[in-house]
Amino acid sequence: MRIRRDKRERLAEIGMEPYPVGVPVTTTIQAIRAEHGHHEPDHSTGQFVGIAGRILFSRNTGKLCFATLRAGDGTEIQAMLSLANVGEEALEQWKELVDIGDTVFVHGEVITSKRGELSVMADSWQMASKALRPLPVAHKDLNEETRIRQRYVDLIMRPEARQMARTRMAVVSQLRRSFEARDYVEIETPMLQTMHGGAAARPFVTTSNAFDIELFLRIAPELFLKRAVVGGIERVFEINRNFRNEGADSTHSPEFAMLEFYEAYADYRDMARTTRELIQEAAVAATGSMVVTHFDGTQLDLTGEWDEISLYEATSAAVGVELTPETSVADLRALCDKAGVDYAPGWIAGKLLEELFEHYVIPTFTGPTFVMDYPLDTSPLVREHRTKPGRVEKWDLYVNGYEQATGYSELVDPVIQRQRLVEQAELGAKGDAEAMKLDEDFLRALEYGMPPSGGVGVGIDRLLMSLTGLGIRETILFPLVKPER
RNA sequence: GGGUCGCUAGCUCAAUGGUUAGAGCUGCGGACUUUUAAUCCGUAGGUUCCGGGUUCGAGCCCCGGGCGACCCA
Repeated sequence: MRIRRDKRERLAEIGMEPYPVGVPVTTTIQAIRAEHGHHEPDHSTGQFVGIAGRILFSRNTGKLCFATLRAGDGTEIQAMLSLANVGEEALEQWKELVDIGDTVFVHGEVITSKRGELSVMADSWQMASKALRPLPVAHKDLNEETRIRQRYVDLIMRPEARQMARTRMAVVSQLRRSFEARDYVEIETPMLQTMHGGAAARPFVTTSNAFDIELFLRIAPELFLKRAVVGGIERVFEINRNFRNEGADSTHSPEFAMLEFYEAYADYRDMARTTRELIQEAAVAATGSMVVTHFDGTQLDLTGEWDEISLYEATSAAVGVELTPETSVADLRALCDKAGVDYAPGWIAGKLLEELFEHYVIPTFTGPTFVMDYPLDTSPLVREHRTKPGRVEKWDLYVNGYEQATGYSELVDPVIQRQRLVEQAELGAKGDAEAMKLDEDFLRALEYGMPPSGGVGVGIDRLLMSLTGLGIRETILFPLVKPER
């Protein structure tokens, strides 16, 4: 650092700005590669360009220097500085003052070297931005903590990190196009809420000084999007951040991006089809194919129709006993004991069944799978199944072994919805911190009449995990980390 | 919340409780006009995450704390 600081001073002494307001670039490295990527070795194009890039490698010989320059899009080109072309002074200054990590400007002719490397043979050079800190060694992976804490360094060093930022945009913009093509309206609903709802999770709590009230960061936008449907926005979606005051691991982050969408006159099967199409369209936009190749080479096939299984039937088959909504808590506990599945004393039947399902059935999934028809008691916002009592019209979509999306035929009957939320409030009174609260304004909205509707939530970060094979802390550019020291 | 593992030079990693904590790359000085992680010669670089303890002696053992990873809940 100290030495590089001195070099910064030296640059000013010789009349070269270490941080100029701009440099006269005439083209991009990518454009040069596209136009001249095919030449034979030792070829001169006669074309003169000005380019800028960060130095990744440099190889200095006595009278000829080489440097690998990279642009922000990851494309690279070699810069060559020879005594004959830049003169003694400029060459000496280059060798003295330029380090790996600096961003430099080079003007010169596009050529290929004797070894065939596409290069710019400089006639002049200029500092574009002096790096005071050295880059890490390029040939070894940075440890994960540094990659996350200093993502800027990770982005410089690792193509996957750069690609992720672009993949996220490709996915999100394709989702918006897909919704636009289906006549959906995008809206934004409150992040700061006076009452949290729409999911089972603990919220972050804050206070409004002006109103002198407690506010919650939203755990889901669901109840507001439904208010919008009541109001006549019959196809509505939102892509935005949710916050849940829970632990972080390879599939959970305290703040995460969520897509929710609702469609009047659709049911959960319609929504499953739309969800599949949206994800397939996003996969093509992000990776070029519905058969997605991860960075580690494994493939995920998203083509065609996806598997669909029944929660109760699949779990029954796995445990060898017919399970129904009437199966007792005692029987389910016995099955959990037998399987070595731990459970808490207060867990209701539906929760125990879902644990058994996760233990036995999820590991058997081979591709994207819709799991159909969940227990009524764990799903307070879903309508009861039209033909299967004790169950609700809900699916969860699993990809790569984790929950990727969930879809409902929405509960729109205000009287039943009130009963369900009252039951939740009673669970909350018993100490379940994740139980839902009774949102009177939401119930009032339902009382004006909400059309029969389907609704879906899709985790955007998890969708990116599916499409890249990377962990959630790679899909989020700047994930929450505990402060250093 | 529980368990396991890790934290040593700018980076990636070594180092039976025992001499002055090492190596590669990076850096610095020198040589070199076609290199691709250039090469060759020389050289510098340390609060071993923090705080206690045991010991003649601690990077290593013990206790507490911090940060992270993985597994489990």
